[in-house]
Amino acid sequence: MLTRKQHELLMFIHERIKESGVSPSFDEMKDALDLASKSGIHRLITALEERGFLRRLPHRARALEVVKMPQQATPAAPPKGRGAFKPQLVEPGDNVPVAANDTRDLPILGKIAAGTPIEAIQQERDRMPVPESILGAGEHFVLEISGDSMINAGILDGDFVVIKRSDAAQSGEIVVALINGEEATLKRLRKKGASIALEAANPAYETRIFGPDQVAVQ
Amino acid sequence: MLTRKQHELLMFIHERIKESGVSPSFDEMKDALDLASKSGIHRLITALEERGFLRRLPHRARALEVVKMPQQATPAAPPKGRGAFKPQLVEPGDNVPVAANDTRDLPILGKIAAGTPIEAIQQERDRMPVPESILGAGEHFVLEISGDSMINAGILDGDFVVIKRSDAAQSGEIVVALINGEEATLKRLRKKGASIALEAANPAYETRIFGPDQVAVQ
DNA sequence: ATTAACAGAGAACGCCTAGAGAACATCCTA
DNA sequence: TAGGATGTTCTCTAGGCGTTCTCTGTTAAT
Repeated sequence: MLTRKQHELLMFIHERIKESGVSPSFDEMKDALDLASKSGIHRLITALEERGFLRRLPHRARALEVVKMPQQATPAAPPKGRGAFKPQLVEPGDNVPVAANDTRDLPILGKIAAGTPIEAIQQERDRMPVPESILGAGEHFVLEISGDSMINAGILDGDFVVIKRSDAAQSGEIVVALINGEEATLKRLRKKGASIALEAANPAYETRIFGPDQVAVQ
Repeated sequence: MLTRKQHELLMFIHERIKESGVSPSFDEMKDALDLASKSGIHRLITALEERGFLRRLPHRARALEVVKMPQQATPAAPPKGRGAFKPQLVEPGDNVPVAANDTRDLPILGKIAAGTPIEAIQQERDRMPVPESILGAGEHFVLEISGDSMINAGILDGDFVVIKRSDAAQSGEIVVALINGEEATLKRLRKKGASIALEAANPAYETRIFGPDQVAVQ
């Protein structure tokens, strides 16, 4: 499925993400593969993406995600960082074409939106089966979305999102944030110096900025 | 099922991929099988692909993938009736078929967008498990979305959509429409009298109106 | 609001390798 | 002995990859 170079690059990216949690930049990759220019890297990335091994956010720096590894080579743990963390849509189906037949029953903890008190999302309301293939390691749960504040990220009113429980997040990731200990909301996280911005994916909503101790990531 | 040579080649490819993660080139295979020319390999590969053991990206170097391995121990006649043998990525030791739990493996038939020729979405490219819970009765398949014309319906570029095969649709439903027998596209359907409007869920795209015989719902 | 620095996108050129496929010769088994 | 599996030779075209340059989008600094 892969050529030597493609394989080499994929391994390098995978290593880097595993070690540092961040995908390497084009320049770093070009050095690693001993090339003189980034554009060769660009081509390799495109090929890897075409073959379904990588996923990339266009025009975003270091926005690579290893989707699968070559057959039985290194069954390494699923990628950390922005990859496994992104909430995935269940509705029209938004996940990765990896073959695996297992499902896990995840608890649906409730609805979430700006203003929802945290207590409302604590207890199990129902369960739904989710294919293992869209889950990484770790503990996951499901929330139903209320409101349209993330509409431009493809998250609509009534959708169910699969969320991985974690206590750290990187800038740019979509997180469930707990504000001042009471208000739970799903927003995109941006760190600006010491403060934290929570921005909605809908121009009708404003970005709100908080001090570092006001926000807790779930 | 396989001839001696085909079996030999399949084993070799499998070995190579397992060891190096890179599939061998035609030249390497020809050396391994002690042939004088690549074109014999070409024929064998084609045969293996036909029989469903290999998957290949046409016109791409080293783009081979072993889809399944021959079942060694079948002293009696191989069971024929199990046509739905799932091609799955073969993990090291695991070769367990029969996933009788609550997912169904649906074929991914390709990408779809305005302008995609229908031929491009005819053959199975991969499979993905989908929980029964989001499927109804009937035949389903999966398409990958290319383009952002349905962005306001929560269907983004790169998403996978689960589609139920049907030949009738109601106004307001989102359908895969075949226009003039060649162009396949995912749009919201509106019937206006005798004519049919296909509207995108993105203000940047125009609604197109067709006569009733120009559009076929898939 | 501008600007500067950086990263990614991608066109273009050239070289070499790789895959596709036609044509024809064996060889073996039903 | 016919047809299928194989071997072989050759040709044609496209892909893979290294390189240089240019352009554009993102982000942080002024």
